[in-house]
Amino acid sequence: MNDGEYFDPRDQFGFRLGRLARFWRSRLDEKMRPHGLTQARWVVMIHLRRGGNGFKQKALAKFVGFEGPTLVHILDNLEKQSLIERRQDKVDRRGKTVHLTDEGWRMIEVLDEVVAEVRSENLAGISDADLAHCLTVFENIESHENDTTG
Amino acid sequence: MNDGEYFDPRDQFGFRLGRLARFWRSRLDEKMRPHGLTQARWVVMIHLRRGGNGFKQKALAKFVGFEGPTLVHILDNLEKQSLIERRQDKVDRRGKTVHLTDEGWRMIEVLDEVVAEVRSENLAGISDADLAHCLTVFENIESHENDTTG
DNA sequence: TTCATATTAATAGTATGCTAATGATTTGGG
DNA sequence: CCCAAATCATTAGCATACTATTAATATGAA
Repeated sequence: MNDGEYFDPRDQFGFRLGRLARFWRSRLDEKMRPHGLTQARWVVMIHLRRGGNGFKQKALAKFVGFEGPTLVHILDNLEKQSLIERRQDKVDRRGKTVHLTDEGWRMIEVLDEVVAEVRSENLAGISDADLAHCLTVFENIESHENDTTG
Repeated sequence: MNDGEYFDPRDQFGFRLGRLARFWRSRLDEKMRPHGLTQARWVVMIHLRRGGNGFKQKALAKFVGFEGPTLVHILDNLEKQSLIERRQDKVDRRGKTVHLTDEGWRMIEVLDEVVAEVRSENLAGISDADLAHCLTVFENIESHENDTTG
């Protein structure tokens, strides 16, 4: 494969990004399966915890980076598992707010350990500086969103 | 949001990786939609071109980084579009080999331009060195695959 | 006030991506 | 040869993830 061929990092980046994301998710899903959870559901729960309970769905979707209909699915599943609940917004009857249940809070603590384990495995031997560098690059790429001036 | 809070890059990495991958795909899918294609299908075609036609499905799946059943879906779609064809392997009757059609070859050249455009937009202002650094980190993470010794 | 416009969550429909199981075939040990 | 085990592609079934559309409600200009 590597017989003198030259690989342009610009050519490789998109594919390698996608492949690593699949790898990461599959590792996380594998460890979360015994708890009946997945990466996507956990990410939503984590953002509820971080951002304070009672997000409106729209705001939560934006915070997590999902489109509305994707979040609807995830919330449906989390609600079936009694980990979150939707409440009618008091002010705007179109809106619903999302809340972790007691069971949800307990689950999230269990998952903290699972996630920490996966992280330490996946990131073994990689420095904080390297990761911070990556995050800076990620941020730069995302900042090009809808920038049609160039 | 950023009121003195400290963000550990190790905590952020997984989520940010996934979010960027979704962003990248959505940009690519958007530009490919007029041609009736998607990132996943294009990735398969690109690997057929790069690796030489006539891959067995199993080998192609491994090369691209998909599981078998995922590749089956993608190939079904590409075959419906007459961009690839499956042929019975002459040696092993269990296996099938995958080939780009003439139409496939033409399409891939069109897509080259689309992809180049998306890449240059997404990666504007980011140096080769930064990207290469990211790719090295990606490689290190993937190399931890199934490493249960630590 | 009223009606066009916008916004919110949900639904419909499709594609990607996975694990588990299946059917056909090959391989390898006895 | 024969049969158990492995391998290849597929199917079944599910969970993400998207765009386009819809129903209910809110908003804002005339």
